[in-house]
Order: sequence, then C-alpha cells, then structure tokens
Amino acid sequence: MAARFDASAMDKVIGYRLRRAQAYVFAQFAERFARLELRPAEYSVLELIADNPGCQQGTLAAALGIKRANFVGLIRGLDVRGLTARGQQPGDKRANALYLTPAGQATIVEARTIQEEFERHCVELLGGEAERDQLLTLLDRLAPKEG
Amino acid sequence: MAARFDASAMDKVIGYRLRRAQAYVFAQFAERFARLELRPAEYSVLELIADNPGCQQGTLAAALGIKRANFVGLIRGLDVRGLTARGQQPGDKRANALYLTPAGQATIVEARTIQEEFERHCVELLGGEAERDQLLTLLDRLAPKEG
DNA sequence: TATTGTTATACTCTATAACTATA
DNA sequence: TATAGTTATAGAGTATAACAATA
Repeated sequence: MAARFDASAMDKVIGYRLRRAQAYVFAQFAERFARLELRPAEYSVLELIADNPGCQQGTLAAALGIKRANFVGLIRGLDVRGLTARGQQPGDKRANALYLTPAGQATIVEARTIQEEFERHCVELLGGEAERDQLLTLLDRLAPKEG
Repeated sequence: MAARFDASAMDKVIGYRLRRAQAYVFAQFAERFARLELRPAEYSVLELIADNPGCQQGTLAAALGIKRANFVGLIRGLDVRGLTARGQQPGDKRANALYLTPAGQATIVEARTIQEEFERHCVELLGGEAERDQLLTLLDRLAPKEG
C-alpha cells in the first residue's frame, strides 16, 4: 500500500464534491441527449415554455438563473432550429411571448421520456426515492431558492 | 395566489438542482476568497501540492479532473504569483515536480482557515455533520470516484 | 425614468490536436 | 513507440455596459 498521492483533503470539501458530481451528471445527460442535440439549458427552456406557453422571455430567463443578455443567443438557437417561436406579449410591445412550435412540442415529449429514464437511473444509484428527496432537501438547505 | 409562472418541473431534476446548488456555493466561495484572489481550482491545487510536495504535475491534474493542457495555464499563474515552483522529477526529465514556495505555504495556511470556516457555515446550513456526511454519501453514489 | 430585448465584449472553463523532449 | 508537458485553438458558460423601442 504505497501511498503515492493523497487527494483526501478535497474529499470533504462540499463545494468541490458538488462540482465533481454535477459535472459527472451533466456528462451523462449529454450522452443521453446527444441524439436530440439538446444541452441541459436548452432542455430546461423547452420544459418551462411547455409548462408556461406565452410566458415572458425575461421571466423565464430569471427563473433559470440565466442573464437576459445570455438568454438571447439561447432562445435564438432554439428558434432557428424551429423548436420555439417568439410572439408578442399582449399589452407590452417590448416583451416577447415564448411558445413551442409543433416540432418543439414533439421534441419536449421525447426529451421528457429520456429525462424521466435518466432520473430513474439516478434515483436507483442514490438508493431510492427517499434518498433522492433527502438529496434535494440538503441541496435546498445549502442553496435556498431565492438566495 | 395567481400562478403566474410555474417553474416546478425543474425542481425535481437532480442535475439541474446540483447545478444551481454548485453555482451558489461557488459564488459564496468566491466572496470569501476574494481577498486571497484564489479561485476554487487554484485553492484545490495549492491544497494538494501542500499534501503532496514534489508530486508530478500530471498526477495532480488527473486527481482534480483537469486536463493536462488546461492545467498548464493554471499552474503557470500560481508560479508567476510566486505561490508554487516547478522542479525536476528525479529519474524523469520530462516530468515536473510541484512545490509550494514559502509564500504559497503562507497562502494555503490562510486559505485553509477561510475554507474551514466556510465549511462550518455549510454544515450549519445543512443541519449538522450527519447531514453533511449524508450529502457526501449521496453525491458519491451519484458520481463514483473513478467513474 | 425604468424596463425589455438586444448587441458587443471579455473572461473563465473545458475539449482536441499537434508539437518537443524525453523515456 | 509511448508519455509529460506544452502550445494553439475552439466551444460553451457567464459577466457587464450600452443601445433602441416601449412603458
């Protein structure tokens, strides 16, 4: 047992462990979503537009913690691919109202199937639904929703 | 209770929640380490060199999950600031042996103090040491060390 | 005046290919 | 030949400042 390299100091650092775990989970996500060519942020945008058709662009960006300026390129990419459409918000000509196109609706249906399977896989790794809930509870304590 | 925007779909997505929590914790880290001008990766490098003086550059990079090519600029930055030094590995003229300079040792001592205080803060948020251990256990199940 | 979407820009992090000097 | 460090480069993600149209 020749102790060649001791990396144990970082093993107890919560931020470091969060970073590594998040990177790993995102890499798995990327593999599963490669066929749909959807990145995590793109999936989240489609999902929230599906749940909030006609929602305001800035509201959606803020909900995801994405700066307005950075959201522009993201939504434009989805628009160009024909997955989303930007309409006018009734009563405010400045604001964009976001919608899924039929292609976008078909995509989110597929994406949800993949995501649900991935989520089941993660829950299995964690040891069950109780453990998943425990994880989410702890993450919430660490980083409260509006903090 | 006018339900204006429903972002609940993402609340149960483990990857998304990990991402948000990690970003939040890193932001807190940045605030606390602003005075030392150390980013998370830089702190982790100093810590592991302190624990493994003379260690090989590639070994350290691999332990942190950083690609060799990207590690070059990182270690050079610490070198230029006089915190680390690159010597020769005995028996292999290709490899670099990494050390902390006296300034680097002083910095890691300060950094550890800040980090330990931050960790105590996180443990308090989580609800105790048992909850911290539970979180790390769950993260490990999700993303095994060598996976 | 303030807000919405936008542009421009810069900085960090990450990924790949290719070079060099050693092994 | 294979490996360690390096260079160059490109792609994402994120941050700020400023602008036009609208409120």
